[in-house]
Amino acid sequence: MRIGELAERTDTSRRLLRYYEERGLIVSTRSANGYRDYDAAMVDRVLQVRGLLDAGLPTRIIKQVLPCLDKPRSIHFPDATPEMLATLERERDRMTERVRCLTRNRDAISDYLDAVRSYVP
Amino acid sequence: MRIGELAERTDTSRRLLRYYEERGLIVSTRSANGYRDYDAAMVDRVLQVRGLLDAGLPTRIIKQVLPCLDKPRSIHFPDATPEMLATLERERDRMTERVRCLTRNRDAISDYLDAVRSYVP
DNA sequence: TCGGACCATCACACCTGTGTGAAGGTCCAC
DNA sequence: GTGGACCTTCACACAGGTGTGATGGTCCGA
Repeated sequence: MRIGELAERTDTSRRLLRYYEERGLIVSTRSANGYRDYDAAMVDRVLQVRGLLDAGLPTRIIKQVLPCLDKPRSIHFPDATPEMLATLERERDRMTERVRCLTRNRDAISDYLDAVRSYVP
Repeated sequence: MRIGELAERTDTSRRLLRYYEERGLIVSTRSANGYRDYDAAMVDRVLQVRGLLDAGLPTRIIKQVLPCLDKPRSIHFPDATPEMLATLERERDRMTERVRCLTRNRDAISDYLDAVRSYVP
């Protein structure tokens, strides 16, 4: 598919898709005319990237993390340098911390909403 | 305590503490000489703000959300405008989504790390 | 009373993720 | 073959969170 369709299917601007590519988060082949051509699986990939971005990870980290999240994992074992593993561990811990903080505050908001709704009955 | 101590105790630059204040996320009283003076409880507050920031919420939203997270909640019930409640619900849902995405990807990273570690035994 | 550590405000600058628009090529339907 | 819809690259712009440095005041110990 071309960039327009991918943009529509992922609710992402063309501009951003090009930006993600420039950052190495997604790849594309080129048609004879120079147009980008995407695999159907790219939809999920873009969604995943956007999720991670929205979750607060910078593109720099996402780029490092993505290969480990791909399906046939064993292929990537040889790529694992010690620094990379350290980065992953650090990032995993930060993510855990984020989840904790996020959950705690979301629950507080939730409780607040519940309390407000059951107020003045 | 003064800004330097708070900065040290929260591992946050003085610059940022002033920025958070400018954004209305934290408050300070002033000593006679103009120095900012903080309550001991401010340490937790700053940590909470940083957590939310790191979790991806912009200061604008954090400012709205914080009052609901304070202890004597009942005080804030009258403040709850419908728009504010809507904002909170939206934000709560976004946080839930973030938690899901973050957890999913963190688990994937975790699995990857486990797999790598038990490789070539 | 001097030096240094702390504080204040203000301004400029950076990075990152985005938007927007210009200038131009490709393709297809009329 | 012309118009419109799509694509390309490039560049400037912006907002938000942050760093840094200038300039100057306050306080305290040697």
